[in-house]
Order: sequence, then C-alpha cells, then structure tokens
Amino acid sequence: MALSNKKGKVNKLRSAAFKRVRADHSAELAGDYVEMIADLIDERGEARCTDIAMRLGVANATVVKTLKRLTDQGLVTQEPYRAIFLTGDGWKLAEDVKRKHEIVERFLLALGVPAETAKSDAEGIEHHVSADTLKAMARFVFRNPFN
Amino acid sequence: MALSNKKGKVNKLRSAAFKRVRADHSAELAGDYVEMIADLIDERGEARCTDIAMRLGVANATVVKTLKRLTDQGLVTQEPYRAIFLTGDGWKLAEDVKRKHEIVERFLLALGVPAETAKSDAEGIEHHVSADTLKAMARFVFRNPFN
DNA sequence: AAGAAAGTTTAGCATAGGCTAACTTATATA
DNA sequence: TATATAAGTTAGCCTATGCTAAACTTTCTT
Repeated sequence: MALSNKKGKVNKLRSAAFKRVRADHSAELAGDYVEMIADLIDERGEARCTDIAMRLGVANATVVKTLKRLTDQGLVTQEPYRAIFLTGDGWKLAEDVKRKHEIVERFLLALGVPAETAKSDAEGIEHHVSADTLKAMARFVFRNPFN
Repeated sequence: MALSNKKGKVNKLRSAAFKRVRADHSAELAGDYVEMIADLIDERGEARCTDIAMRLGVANATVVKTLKRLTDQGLVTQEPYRAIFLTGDGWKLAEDVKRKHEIVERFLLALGVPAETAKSDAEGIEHHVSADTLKAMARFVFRNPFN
C-alpha cells in the first residue's frame, strides 16, 4: 500500500514531464508564427501570407487557417486580403520567443556545434527550454562567447 | 532576378529547419512509447497498456490507438488482451532514444540545471537534437561530469 | 466455480495541422 | 482602362493525437 502510493506519486511526476511536452507543442506553432511575422514586419514593413508560407515550408491555405486561430487567440489582427499585424500580446510573445531563440542558438554555437546545425537544432529545442535551463545557457554563453 | 533567386534559396534553407521540426514531432511519440515499453519490460518483465497510459498521463484508449500505429510500423507486437512486446526495430529505436535521453539529461545536469528541471526539459529537448549537437553535449559531459 | 474487479478494446467524438483545387480580390502592366 | 498575374480565401479532404462511455476479457477472491 505504501509502495503503491509511492508508485502513484512517481508516475504523476513522470507524466507531468510528458504533459509539459504536449503543452509546449501546442504553444510552439503560435510562437513560430508571431516571431516570423515580427521579423517580416521589421524587414519589410509588412507580413504577408505567402512569405510566411514560404518560410515555414507550408501551403498557403495552412497559413490562412492557422492565422484564424491566432486571431481568435488575440495574437494577430488582419482584414481580408490585407497584410497581417500583431496585437500587443502578439508582440510580447514574439519578443519572448526571439530572445529564447537567440540564446539557444548562441549557446549551441558556443558549445561548438556547426553554424547550420545550431540554427536548425535551435528551432526545435527553443520551445522546450525552461527558465532554469535558459538561464544556465545564457550563463554559459556569457562565459564562453563564440565571437 | 539574382536577388529573388537568393531569396528563394534562403527561404528554402529556412523552411528546411521547420520541416525537420515537424518530422521530429511525428517521430517523437513512437520514440517515447518504445522507450517506455523497454523500461517496463526491464523493470517488471512485461509492458501493459495501463502502465504506459499512467506514465504518459494519457487515457487508456489513446494508448491502444497509438499502439496500433506502432504495430503497423513494425516497432511493436501484441495479441489481444495480452502484454506488449518490442520487435527488433523497436528495441533498436528504444536503445537509441534512451542513449540520447541520458546524454541530454546528464548534459543539463552538468550545465547546472536543477535535477527536476533537467529531467523534465530533457523529455522535450531530446527529440530535437542532431548528431552534431549530441556529440557536443557528450563532450561537455565528459569534461564536466556532474558527479 | 461464480461474481467482482481490473484491464483491454471499440465506437464515436473533437481539435490541430497538413494538403489540393476552385474561387475571389488586388495589383501591375500592356 | 482592361486584363493578366499574383495573392488571399474557402471548401473539402486526410492523419495524428487526445477524450469518454460502453462492451468485452482476464484475473482475483471468496
């Protein structure tokens, strides 16, 4: 009985990690979109459907559908046939993601990972990094700057 | 024209990273399942539906459905109402994932991340780490062993 | 050996994230 | 200005991953 209680607790802890991964996944796409929209606005003044689709490597219609969700979630605004903009929350999230992205990528570089790989791996890793880990990575970059 | 060709190339490179992330995601679940099944077999001689469901924090029916896919993919074997086993490929994948998992977790510990966090973050990160990055992590662990 | 409990499976539903094809609107150029 | 091209939208499809509820086996207990 004491044993099975302990087992229950262990499993709860264990399953929490997987639950977090699943939650991270559903937040991931939103992060990628707003970051990309922010980049596009910075680079060329506006973000357009087609550019997002190309950069993401996805069909146009997929972008449209996803943007609808993001609009519902209050991250994005748009009018039919017009460019896409970010709400206040959208900008905030974009900044957050971009910051994380930079730290992870620079960390991988500092660790000695080749540049191309660092870029590619950072894209997958960034959404699964907790505040603690991010802090440790930042510390490492600070002590071992790549350039 | 030269410019738009260059842009096309840049976008192709960029989108490749996202494509890889999406591919990683669909492989992820299979990896988690076989690793967990391997653990259960090691720990108690057999893997059962309910245990997997508890550890993953997911409903029983979800496990059943996923196992059907894994069986189709040749990673798992099972007979109705009986325990679950791994095929040769299943074991191979499980070993691979476990190895990656261990390196990532020990790497995070060596980096100074708290134990609980390391465990939890490793679960998300491990599936997005390329061979290059894994090698860099292993090197780091080797030079900065945590214990 | 019968009935209760535990575990497994099926059915049916929902959401997210992909796709293509057909259609509509905006823009650029002849 | 008219029209061709580019861009955005809609509709309808698919798969993966979740869920609950109900049905069916197996196992345990009396």
